[in-house]
Amino acid sequence: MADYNPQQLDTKWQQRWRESRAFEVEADPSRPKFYTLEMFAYPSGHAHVGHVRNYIIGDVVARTKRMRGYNVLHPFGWDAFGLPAENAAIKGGIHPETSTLANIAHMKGQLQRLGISYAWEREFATCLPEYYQFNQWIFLKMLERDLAYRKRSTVNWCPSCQTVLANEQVIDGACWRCGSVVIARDLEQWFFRITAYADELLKGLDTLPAWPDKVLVMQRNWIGRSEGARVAFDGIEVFTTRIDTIFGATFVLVAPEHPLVARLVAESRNPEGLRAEVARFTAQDRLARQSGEVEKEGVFTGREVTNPFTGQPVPVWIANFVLGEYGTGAVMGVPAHDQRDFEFARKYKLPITVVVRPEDGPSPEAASLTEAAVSYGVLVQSGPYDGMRSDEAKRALTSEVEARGIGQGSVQYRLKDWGISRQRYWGTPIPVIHCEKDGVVPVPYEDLPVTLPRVTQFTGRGDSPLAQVPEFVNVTCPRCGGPARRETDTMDTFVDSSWYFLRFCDPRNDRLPFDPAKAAYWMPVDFYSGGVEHAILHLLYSRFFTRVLRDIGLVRFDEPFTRLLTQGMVLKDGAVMSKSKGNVVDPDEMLQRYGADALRLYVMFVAPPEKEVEWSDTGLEGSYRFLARVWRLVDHWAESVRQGPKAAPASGIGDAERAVRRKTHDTIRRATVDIEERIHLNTVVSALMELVNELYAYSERSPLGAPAMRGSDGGAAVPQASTSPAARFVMREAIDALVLMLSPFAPHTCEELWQHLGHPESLAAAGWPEFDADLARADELVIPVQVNGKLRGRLTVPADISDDRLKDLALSDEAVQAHIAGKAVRKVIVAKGRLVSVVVQ
RNA sequence: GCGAAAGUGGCGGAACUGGCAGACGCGCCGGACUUAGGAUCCGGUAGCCGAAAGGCUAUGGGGGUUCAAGUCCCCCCUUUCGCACCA
Repeated sequence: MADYNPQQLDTKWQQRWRESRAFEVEADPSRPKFYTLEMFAYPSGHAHVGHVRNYIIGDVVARTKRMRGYNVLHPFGWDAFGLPAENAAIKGGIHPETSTLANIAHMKGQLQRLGISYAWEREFATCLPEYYQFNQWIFLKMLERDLAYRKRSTVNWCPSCQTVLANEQVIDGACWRCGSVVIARDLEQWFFRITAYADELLKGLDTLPAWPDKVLVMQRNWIGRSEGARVAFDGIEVFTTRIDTIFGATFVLVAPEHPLVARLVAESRNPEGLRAEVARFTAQDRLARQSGEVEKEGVFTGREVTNPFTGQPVPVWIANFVLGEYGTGAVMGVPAHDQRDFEFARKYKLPITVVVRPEDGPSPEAASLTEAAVSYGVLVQSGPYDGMRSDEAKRALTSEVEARGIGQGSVQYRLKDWGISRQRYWGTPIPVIHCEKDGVVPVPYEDLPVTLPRVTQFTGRGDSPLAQVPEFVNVTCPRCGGPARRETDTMDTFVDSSWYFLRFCDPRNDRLPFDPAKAAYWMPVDFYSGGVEHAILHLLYSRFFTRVLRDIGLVRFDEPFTRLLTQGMVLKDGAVMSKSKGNVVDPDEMLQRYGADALRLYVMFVAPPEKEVEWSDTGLEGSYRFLARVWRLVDHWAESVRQGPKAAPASGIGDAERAVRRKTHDTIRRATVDIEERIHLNTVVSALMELVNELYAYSERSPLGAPAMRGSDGGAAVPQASTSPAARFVMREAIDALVLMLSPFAPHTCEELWQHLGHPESLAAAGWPEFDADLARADELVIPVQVNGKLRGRLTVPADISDDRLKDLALSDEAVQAHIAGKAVRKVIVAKGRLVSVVVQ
């Protein structure tokens, strides 16, 4: 066979796979399915090795599962709407669709050159109406169920460019393009009621044992459930998780955005001054998001309300640190037991009352506190509740509040409803029409899709770009037939990615997002991999959409992704690769130098998939060398192996041959567990390397000799006939297994070698090698012997030795004797098949 | 501040349920083959002492449990990531 020429193999096998539609699949209920998915890509233009790592991880899993007999769905597509394409259009004048489709074509080529085994016939891009019409369909369904609704909300607005800015376009409070100070502006916007599922989304996390803890924790925190109570202080309802401290509430704080603020200001003695303060707080709040710390400030309204437990009047303040959108937008101020309230009270000289003392100590003196006492304890100065423990008091006080009709137990979530309106062009048009007479009218289903018009001028100025297209905006009302305006906002691109994994089950359906029967077969996704940056939003939204689609009746499960892997980034020169830093490693350049398989193998070998790694050129070269080494080994033995017996011969299998079989089967065991259960792909590769090393050693001692050194002379002629049937058999078994197990990592090389070994069928059809526990078992073991915890000797013994015999051998061992001579043996511990531990004196 | 994860040779990393720490690879050193080789094959490579046999010390630091700890428990340090006034 010729020298190893990977580039040629890449082309050859990629073409064969395409021609034979090797990775295309259909739902087949008679076969077990496996759905493996990598997060689809934003078509930025070029994939670098950091992106590509994830696709290779998924491909190793997909190819392995195929060999294990599963019907494997492994699709790919494009998350094709989004801001960068629109910004490029504003800067360079290229239409987003043109640049996006060109980028997709290029990146698809890159993935194909890597030999990723995608079912390309299922590919789609979210920016085309065939896909986004179902964003609109789902939106309308959600509208019917009151899961989509409209409310006024604040956006970033650049007064100079006259446009809405995304958060990423606001840099230090200023417009990314012109540098003007960004202001807040209220617009009517669309929201998805994800909070309706808050509790279910939280509980569902407990059903995901194969998700990384880190992600589960992040989602839990993001949903942020807290139990407490709502209590009315006269007309102002507050939310608290510490109702046990209510006797210490000496003031009430409301957020600047609180609906009562307007009235409080108007009725105050100094409406003008107050209004100015409130305006200042509101503006501050926006900047605070960027700059971090803002001093706690407040302003007294002149109003007082009654603490429902002490009966004392307490002042009402407007405070800049109270959040309008959380709880009731108002809180009770308990300075003795809340750090923020404490600082506030000290600053404005408000009274501090201690109402909880530590269980094992006296009540602290209010005047001597240097910080709030936030721990639970026993109630004091709390009327009938004195002496009660905090946790009991919470229950008792909540009951009383409910009995008196002034409040109730309440659960609050940090999670907010999902604002999906974007004042942007490059996204899915929101399918509603505004009629003066009928109000908000949904676009009828039969009128879908609402197609994105082809805007040609991108100035980046004005409102939503769609508002400047009269043919798009001016429509007749579907209800009354009168003149109406089309909604000109588009949807957040996270909508696109919240259900795309379902679309892959049935990507060409033009009636429904997907056929429920097909989704029932393929879903849920068995193995999902992608970057941690999606740990919260994308994964939470997808879990939300899955539940919505379940309630609509399209799917019957709750959780879309059974197992999740968050892959680590690839760094170059210690930094994340990015175009602007100029440190990207282009996979195509590596392909030209070493071929697809060396790159694939290296990326899998360098570290476990979750870990961040530093790119190394020499490491890649090492992987290339390994593949060439396998190539030479297989070629060296191919003829002998092809002519060798298919079953173990009755005689001629000596110690050396048994050792080869043992190594072969032990490698099969390790590789199978590491790929399928642990997903430690790096150790699979090292196990295969060990096997190759052992086969080289065996080879060297065999009549055939070590694989020839290939140089200018092409190596020596090899006397194939001189190898024994036993040698041929064990090498056949070993080399077959090696090529099969290496193939998910290095498919092009292995397909070629497999063929060279005389197998007519493809690798996928060949199946994964079978593990035989008897053959993997060693007949001799090396048992270390410790004396007082230190290694003192090694015993080579038969594997089936008894504990007693092992103990005797250990004690009589020369090296061990030297350390126990003259000392009393107190204890001997034999760990079955592992070690002997002797304790003396 | 709160929460999570991680600290192992010159480097990337192994070590499954506590049981020979450093597999495998990179790098480096040596040998073979060579006109030559940065190709290939073979060998060596944690540190310290020692000619060697061997011994001692080592998994961020300090304690502990155990015959035995990288692994389990407690305290501390460092790094990375996430949330950051959520009442």
